[in-house]
Amino acid sequence: MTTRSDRTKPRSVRIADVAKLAGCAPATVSRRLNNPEKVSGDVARAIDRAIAELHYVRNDSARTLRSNRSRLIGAIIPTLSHSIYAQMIDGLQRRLSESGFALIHNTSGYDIDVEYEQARLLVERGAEAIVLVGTRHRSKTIDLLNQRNVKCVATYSLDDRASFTCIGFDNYRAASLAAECLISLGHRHFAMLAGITRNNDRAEARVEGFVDTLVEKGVPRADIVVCEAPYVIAEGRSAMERALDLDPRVTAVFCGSDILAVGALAECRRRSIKVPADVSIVGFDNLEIAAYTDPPLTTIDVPAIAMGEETANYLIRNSPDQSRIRRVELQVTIVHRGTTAAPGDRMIIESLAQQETVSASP
Amino acid sequence: MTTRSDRTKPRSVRIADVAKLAGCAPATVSRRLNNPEKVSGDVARAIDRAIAELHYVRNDSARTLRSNRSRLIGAIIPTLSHSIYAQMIDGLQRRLSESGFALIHNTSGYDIDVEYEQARLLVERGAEAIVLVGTRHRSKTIDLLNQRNVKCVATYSLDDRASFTCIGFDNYRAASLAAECLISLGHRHFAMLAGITRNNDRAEARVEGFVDTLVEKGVPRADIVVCEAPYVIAEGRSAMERALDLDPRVTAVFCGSDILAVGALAECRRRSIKVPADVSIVGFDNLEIAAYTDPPLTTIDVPAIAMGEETANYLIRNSPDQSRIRRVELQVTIVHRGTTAAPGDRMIIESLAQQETVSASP
DNA sequence: CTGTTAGCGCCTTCAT
DNA sequence: ATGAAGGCGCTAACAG
Repeated sequence: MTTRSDRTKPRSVRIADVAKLAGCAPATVSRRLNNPEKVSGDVARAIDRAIAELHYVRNDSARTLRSNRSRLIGAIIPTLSHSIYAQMIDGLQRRLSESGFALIHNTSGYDIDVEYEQARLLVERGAEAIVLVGTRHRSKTIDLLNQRNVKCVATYSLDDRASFTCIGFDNYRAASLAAECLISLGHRHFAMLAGITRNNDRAEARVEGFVDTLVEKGVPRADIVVCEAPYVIAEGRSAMERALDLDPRVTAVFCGSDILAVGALAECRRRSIKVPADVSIVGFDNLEIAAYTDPPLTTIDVPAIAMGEETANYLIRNSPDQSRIRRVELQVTIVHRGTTAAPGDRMIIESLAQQETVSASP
Repeated sequence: MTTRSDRTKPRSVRIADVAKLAGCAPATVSRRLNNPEKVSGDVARAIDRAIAELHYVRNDSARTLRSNRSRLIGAIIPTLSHSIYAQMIDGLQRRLSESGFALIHNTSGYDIDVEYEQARLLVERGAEAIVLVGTRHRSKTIDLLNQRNVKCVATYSLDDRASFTCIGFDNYRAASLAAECLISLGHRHFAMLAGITRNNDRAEARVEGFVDTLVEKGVPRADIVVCEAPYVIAEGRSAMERALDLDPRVTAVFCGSDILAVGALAECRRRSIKVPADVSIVGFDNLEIAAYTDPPLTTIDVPAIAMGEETANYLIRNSPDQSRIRRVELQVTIVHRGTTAAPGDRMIIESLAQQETVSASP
């Protein structure tokens, strides 16, 4: 009951097969596929029937080769294991596929040299555009893209001087929000648990935004301790340990990610430090878990899914057209929950004691 | 300084251009690219230099069209916003790209009709294999893949009778582990917060494994309440509410996902139910957060990244060869942490009181 | 080891 | 509105 063709390579059904069965020319089938309304009723119906009968599936390589349009978008992100990036990719992919675009993605592990290689591969695959994270990239990566006429979109950041489109938010300003919140609560001694800033403009901007804002408000630079840590809960906890050991007066902690904040909370629990009575904590990202920590985490909300969707919109609209550089700023907001409060009396007293000790020693 | 070609479509550099500059035939360049060792030193060097000089980037559509090998793998998962799937995709993509394969993925939102459409698209794109989640699929999806000679791998589940390769774990057995743990601790009244079981064999198998095991151990079916909820923390919390209202005697709760367990913990906190003194909770997935809830969550560890890597290994090895069906079982283990203990005295008393009430009423 | 030739399946003029 | 013809860039098969 099965013919030899089951065992050998089953010659795929081509547009010509459909045309033959439908009694028309291949070109007409192609038209039906690409400009449905350009084929009149009778022929159109015959073609549709033939397609269904033969289970015709179009060969995208041939289409891409001939038309020079791949409908393929590439994305290179640091890692997918980070919910915030997964969300962006999720939004991007969903919106893209609604318009017939496919998404192909790679992870760079925060390494911009790896990123360059991935970009090469994606260009080779025919990606019409590449979505990147952040604005810090090897210049040869950008050159490659420009030279090949591949559009490039940077997300999660904004850079006025960038030679590519940015769809993101103001990390500096977002960190300012956290600083303002904490200082207006009356805190005087701060720590920041930052992500690794090397080659990471988002992490860096957040540190700058936090520190600059505090300093502007009159906080001595010496009263701000900054510890860097990879975005891993365990690392957040140990960064919190370091910060507290470095300056026990700290009553306000800003974390570059909710992941780090969860670690910070764990460390507070271990040391029986009460949050927010003894120490206030502000996170970043507004992950799902942020509303369910104990107490619930005050954090900066980042519209990750919307960012993916906006990026898709831009790519779809702008698709084969002129590729002028644009800048889309998404808004971040601070979500006040349970980890922030005015510094407690106990800590104020301890803090004063510490200050006296410190100023007495040199 | 710029020629007209900057404004118009920049004719891409082809293999022929490289060949001309290197002083050899196009086929030789192709060989150098695909079987580097098949080209002798002098020519090879000339080719490499020409490639670098011209910034040649190979056109993958043409390659795929001609060679009938796309080196493209498709994956269709329920959602990326779920860390467990994101991890699998992450592992899959990393391992695949090490071998020159690209991954293209879509999300189905747990809808197997959407899944079929995605599969069509991926086949059209030339995917050599499709990675699916679970074993419950439209038969036309599988037919499409078989007929087109596209390999198909189901992950997260195992099915002996499946007509495709399974690389996953035994969900039924995993749930048994949880049941055994809880019953051996002395619990008598159980709840399960399950994922939505409709069209989801994993969620279903977990319910069956949990309930069957308890019943085998002599627990009356009436002492097991099962509530379904989407994998969202807030839903986990409200499912916990329902479960507790349905049967206040419950002292042991098994959750089909750590996400639901976090919700359950939140609800316990709200009701001042002590975990694990009053109620024990077992999760599923062993997400990063599981080790940092308060108390840390006892849970079933699922090797999501390893599953992605194993899938990639299978696809790479088996690539153009025979596509015989295989079955790779990964091991799950229970990770004992702080949310499980023997039922506390207080609850035992309450529970007995309840039981008397119940048995007295009918 | 290298060159020559042909054609993968499709889309896109151009002609009707 | 439809048909005919050519070629996108590459690699496989065959010579040499």
